[in-house]
Amino acid sequence: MTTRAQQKERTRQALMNAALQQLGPDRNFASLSLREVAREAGIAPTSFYRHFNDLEELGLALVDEAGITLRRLMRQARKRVAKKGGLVETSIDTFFEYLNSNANLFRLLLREKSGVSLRFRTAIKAETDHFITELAADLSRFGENGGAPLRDPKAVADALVVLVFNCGSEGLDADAAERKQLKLKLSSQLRMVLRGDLDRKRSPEPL
Amino acid sequence: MTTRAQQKERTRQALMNAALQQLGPDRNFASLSLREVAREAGIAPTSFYRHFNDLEELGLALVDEAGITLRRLMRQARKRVAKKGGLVETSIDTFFEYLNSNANLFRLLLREKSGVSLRFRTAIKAETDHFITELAADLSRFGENGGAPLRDPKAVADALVVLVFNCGSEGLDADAAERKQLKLKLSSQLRMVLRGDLDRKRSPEPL
DNA sequence: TGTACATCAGTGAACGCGCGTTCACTGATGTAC
DNA sequence: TGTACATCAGTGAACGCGCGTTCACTGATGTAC
Repeated sequence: MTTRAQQKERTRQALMNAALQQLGPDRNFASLSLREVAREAGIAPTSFYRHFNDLEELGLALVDEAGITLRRLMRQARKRVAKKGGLVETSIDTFFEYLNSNANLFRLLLREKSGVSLRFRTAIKAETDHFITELAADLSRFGENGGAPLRDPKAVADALVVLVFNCGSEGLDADAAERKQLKLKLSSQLRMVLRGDLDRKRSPEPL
Repeated sequence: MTTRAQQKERTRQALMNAALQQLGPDRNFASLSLREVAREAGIAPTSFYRHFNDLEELGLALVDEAGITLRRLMRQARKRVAKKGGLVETSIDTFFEYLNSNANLFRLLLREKSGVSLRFRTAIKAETDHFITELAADLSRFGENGGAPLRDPKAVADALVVLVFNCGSEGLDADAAERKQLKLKLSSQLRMVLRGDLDRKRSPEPL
């Protein structure tokens, strides 16, 4: 790689980091301005166009990055569960660690999932669907390797992800004590879903 | 009520309706402008201040309204379930009807739940907590009246609401066929949660 | 290796735009007597 | 009922601001010979 290309890549990263850093609790992606991001990255506003056509394009690059970190998260959780067991607890712990070190990336996914831009919504939907499919496969495999088999791994995976993400959303604002409560609640809810799908008896009531 | 006060109230409503109408799939609350809302309501921008200190205050009034319609929804669902039975199916149908006639109000709740303004997040959290508490009480009552009792009605109610709201979020963008699929998935997931909490046996695997 | 030319990331001035907010005002509605 | 005064929802001009985008440019890096 030539020097010029390296420098360009560095500036591109600086722009993405600048945008990401601004996405705190009080800042939407939509509330960012091109000038602000460029300023934060240390370049002139006009130079932004050497790297992205507009802010949305930068945002989609961030969503890609978020997808990559999510998949990394899942591999990590899988390894840990294989080593230490405790599917639910270990997964939750891994997820909360992720939340600590990637708060703004997760915030981006969470908010733009129901956000203003159709391209964002579509990209994020694709990422989470991908994630859910992988998780469903994992759950099936887990069932085959000695656990009880699941009836509907896809619906289970979907429910688990929804509950985990929602809990993550509440966890972003929470302090340590509240997080502990959230983890307990989440753990109990994930077990409900897994148990509810496992159980083959009819429920005693026409729900 | 005097004529002047009536007129003021009418204008206030016009402002709230104007804001609500703009909250389509492509518009955040944060993306609204005071001038735009005033224009849509047919008054001068400066007149806005006769009714609200800023847009956020108007938004919080809308959140209040959303809370009221949510509670109305729940009463309606309760009645229908009492008459026709089918707790899960009837509730889902009722919710989707609500979604059709209050799409933008629901969008507001959904988006600002993890949005930019702390006051919004707090207000919406309060509304949903209220909703969850009522649902938990309903579920307990349902258990006492012949159904199997739930172990943890609050966690169950929380999980149910999270799943329903998330499904609603996907349903906003969906066409009729996709909605049918969503309803089926949701129904299966709600049953998992209920069944998972009901079951008193230990799960066959250390989850 | 040296030279002449091409590329292209980054620049700075300039533009028109819609924004939120202030201000002194108007004139219909409401009230006191 | 009539009159004089108070209230106050709505107005229109004006302000300064940060925005996204255009344009012709600079000058270091890269390349062809």
